[in-house]
Amino acid sequence: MPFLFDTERMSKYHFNDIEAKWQQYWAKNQTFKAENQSEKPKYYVLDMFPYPSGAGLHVGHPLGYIASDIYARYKRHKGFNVLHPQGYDSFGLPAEQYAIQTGQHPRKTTEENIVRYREQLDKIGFSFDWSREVRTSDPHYYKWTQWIFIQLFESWYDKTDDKAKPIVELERIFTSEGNSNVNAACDDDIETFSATDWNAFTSEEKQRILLKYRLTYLAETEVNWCPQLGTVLANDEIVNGVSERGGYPVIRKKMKQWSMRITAYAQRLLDGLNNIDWPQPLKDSQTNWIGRSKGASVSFNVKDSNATIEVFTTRPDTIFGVSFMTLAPEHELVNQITTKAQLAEVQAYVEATAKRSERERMADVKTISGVFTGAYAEHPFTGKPIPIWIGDYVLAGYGTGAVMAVPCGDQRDYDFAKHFNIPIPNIFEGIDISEEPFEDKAGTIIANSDFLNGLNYAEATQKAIEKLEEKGQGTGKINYRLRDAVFSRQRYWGEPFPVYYKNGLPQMIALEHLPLTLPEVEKYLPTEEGEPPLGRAEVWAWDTKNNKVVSNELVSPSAVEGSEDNGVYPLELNTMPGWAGSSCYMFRYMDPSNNKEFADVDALKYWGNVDLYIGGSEHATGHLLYTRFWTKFMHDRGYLPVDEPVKKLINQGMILGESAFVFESYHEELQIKPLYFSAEIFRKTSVESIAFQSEKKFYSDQGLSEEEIEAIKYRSVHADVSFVNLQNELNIEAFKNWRPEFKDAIFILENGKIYDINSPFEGGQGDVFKVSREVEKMSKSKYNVVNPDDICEQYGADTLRMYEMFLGPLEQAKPWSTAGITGVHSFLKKLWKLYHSPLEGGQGDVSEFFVSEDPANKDSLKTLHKTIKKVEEDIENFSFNTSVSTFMIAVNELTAQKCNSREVLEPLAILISPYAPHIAEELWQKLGHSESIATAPFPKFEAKHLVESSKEYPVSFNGKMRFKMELPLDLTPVQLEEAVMAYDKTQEQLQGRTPKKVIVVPGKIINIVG
RNA sequence: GCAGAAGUGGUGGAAUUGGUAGACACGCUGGACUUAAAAUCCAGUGGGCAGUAAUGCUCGUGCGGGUUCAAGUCCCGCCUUCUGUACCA
Repeated sequence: MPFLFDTERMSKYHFNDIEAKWQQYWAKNQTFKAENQSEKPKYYVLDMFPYPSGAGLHVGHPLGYIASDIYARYKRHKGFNVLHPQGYDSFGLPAEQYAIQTGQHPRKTTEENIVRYREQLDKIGFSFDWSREVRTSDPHYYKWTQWIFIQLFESWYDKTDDKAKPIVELERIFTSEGNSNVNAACDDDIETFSATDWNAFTSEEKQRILLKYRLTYLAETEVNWCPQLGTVLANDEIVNGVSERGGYPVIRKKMKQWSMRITAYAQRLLDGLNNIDWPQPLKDSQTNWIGRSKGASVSFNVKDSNATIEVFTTRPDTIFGVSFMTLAPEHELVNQITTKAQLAEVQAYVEATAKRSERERMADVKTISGVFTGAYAEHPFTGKPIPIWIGDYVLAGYGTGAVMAVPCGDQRDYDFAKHFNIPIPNIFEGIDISEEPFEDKAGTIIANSDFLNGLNYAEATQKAIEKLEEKGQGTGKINYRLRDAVFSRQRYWGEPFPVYYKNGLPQMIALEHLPLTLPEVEKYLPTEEGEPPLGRAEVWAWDTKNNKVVSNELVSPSAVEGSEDNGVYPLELNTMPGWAGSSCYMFRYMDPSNNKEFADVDALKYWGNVDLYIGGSEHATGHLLYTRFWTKFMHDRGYLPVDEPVKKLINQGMILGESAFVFESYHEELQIKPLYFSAEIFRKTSVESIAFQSEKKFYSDQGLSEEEIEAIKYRSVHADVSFVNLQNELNIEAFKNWRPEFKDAIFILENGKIYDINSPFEGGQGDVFKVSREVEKMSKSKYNVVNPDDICEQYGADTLRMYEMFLGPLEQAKPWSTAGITGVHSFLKKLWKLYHSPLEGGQGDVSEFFVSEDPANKDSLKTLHKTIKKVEEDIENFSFNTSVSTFMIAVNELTAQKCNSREVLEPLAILISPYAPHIAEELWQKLGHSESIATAPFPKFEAKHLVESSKEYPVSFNGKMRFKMELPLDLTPVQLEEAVMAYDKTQEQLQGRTPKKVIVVPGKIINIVG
């Protein structure tokens, strides 16, 4: 009966059909394509673009995308020209590691993963402008990453004007006046030269000097080397002394590396934080990362030597408390100053420290170690000899790698002094330092300190710096913890540097010959000689005559043999790090297909900065710092009109998964480790039925009565640890097939016994597996990943979108649970029903679409306008969870009012469209519109519909609400008081007493104090 | 150690400037419809005490104080959890 079938299709909420229909419509009509010119005001909403991993999306990924999509759609309704692009951060380690294992080209896996990501994203109904998609691994894109690198190479930082400038200007200055007046951010080993000197230098000498000034430079630097990954890591890629990816140990090693002179921007990166609307915790972590500290630089002369030791201290006021100095074991002066007598001991210590990994060194902060060098420094004021030690509590990477130790005022110096019996002079008046140092800056007066006696911290600090400057042995200084960022990675799957080497000096490839595309290699591993994977490429040399990549065999042998130069030079073998491609991508979206320049000036001007950026807080000190750095640089050089990339930033909280594990023990040592299972394994039969059944048995065996067990039930079902009889739920054979690595496993049972998986299960008292559940990050290895596709399939994208918002505040971390999803889904069904006439007699189903043209009644208009007001406020405050409840209330009320008026239902569809766009489009079409709902104007709130003539006043006695009383709103406080006092319930409460005081807050509350 | 955020029913979470604590939803209990299940709909649901009942009283926002007519919200002192960071001189 086709007729009935049609009616059925028309009336029921077939979300799968509706969603597919509108997703196709949006794609076909390019509904969300943003134009670079418009009469409308602009608004730029951006998500942090994903790395397309092989695992696909889990329900945690879309959380931020949903929020930003709601905001983008809202802004379109509000009349803005919205830029809401999406792309892929598609260079990265996982694809490369997969390539190493399988030989599959990372490009191939990356592309496959992108296809999968796109499918998953499309199913959720995002309003992305896909015509602007970027991929960092696409040569058309990384051409511009290479170009930015070249701009950095061609720039230096003028500290006087506080901005980056072209390096040719610096050359001009050198030619005319040398470098003595140049105030630049540069390497610290530059000698002064005059214009005459400069002009006499060879071209190579000039290039070597310029390299020390460039914003990206090549230098021998101590780096974090991860042998297992075969690459260096940046500080923010190391967590707890091991690599962030993989958790491998990291050691320190000297290597020739490209670095970015981000330290030149330290102060501006700090200052800029005041002008952007970012979460305070995130600003705080950037502030800490930059780590500005104010103090002094002091130089100590080494006795019987012409060497001087530079130190940085935040406490120049304690200079008379110095009783020794400590150098980092890696300090360059160690070899020079160590006496013969101490040489063996010092060398042994230096070697031992070098062998220790970063992790080991961090792990035992408590152990105090060090060696005396035999050398002494001279105190700048007293001239007294100060023994020079080396110790690994001093870090080579911070300050100058040397400290003046003031044991009375610093815990570490104090501990060191105590340990090695070094004297601890006291320079604080009235402070006992026999047990512990005095680290408080304020709160005491300096003593035993010559000209500093009697001064407090601030005065002494100032005075000490003055005197040091007089003597020429020190100066006030601001030090930053921020280090220059190492920019080379020994990997294959990253941007190649547009660099070739002529006589060992780096040369840039001109823009018109870019992109320099990744060469093909057979294997993605480092070479046997320890070169990066690009060292395996056979065609990887630059022909400067024809400007193209040619075979390595053609490389000019001139450098080694002095034969004729044929103009072919080796190319750089390192690739750029992960953050290279993501540091300026937000601007490339503005004009993504431009092949002539990074982006059109007018487009850059029109879109300005990102108005709203949503992403995880884990990028606080990585991506978000680097992108600010590059933006400021690009701004300095005139390539960008703005000097901050992002105005407002929101960190979405992580969605966590619930993992479940039983306890497995090792055969040999009976050590316990958790073995993760899919939480679903334990859910198939409900926790209630199985878990509690076995638990019930457990308790009844303990002699508890039925009633007592019932009382426990609630607690135990929701407790973190519940007992699940695996035998009832899990087929052991099936399990062994699923996880063959556990075919001989031994498990710990709840009663402490052990169970060998290959022996028969007895099922005696307490013989149940102990299962623990924990809420943690979703991860494949913990079997707690929930896939959004399944949710879309079962409930639809609109439900997924609303439910993710309904879970709680956006910024908060929250566990994923499907428990509440039916509530949101049935809300959408109720919404659907509101636009359909009820079926005669039937309770659930609806018949045809039906809206009335009659004016809406007062109550319905009130509901509508209340909803408009609240939803608008909520979206503006990014409080998406509360607006979902507002919608629920509205639909519940309108259903109760039997409202079917277009006057209400049409604006309601627009209100809900940012959250549930598919159902909104469908209803909008049924309402008779031929255009998409996407740009329908947002309903206007009219206060007149909310005007009330009376209010149900809560009446409190001594602050406790006792009853409510309906009273007109236009009464004066005196009239209100009279009315309340005349009410018999009031008298009943007072029981004849006279109230001391009556507080009347019109429109709010009445409180009677008695 | 330092910095930041947060502690509210069985659960997720609401609560403008201090002004009805627990919105909305899940779960649970009971009921309607059904051969049955699912779906749907209706009612109830913070704890305790009293009452046949409507209802009333009382305790309740991590703990202890304070300010106020009135405190989840403000102030002081603790405790716990989470996140970030860590020999930074």
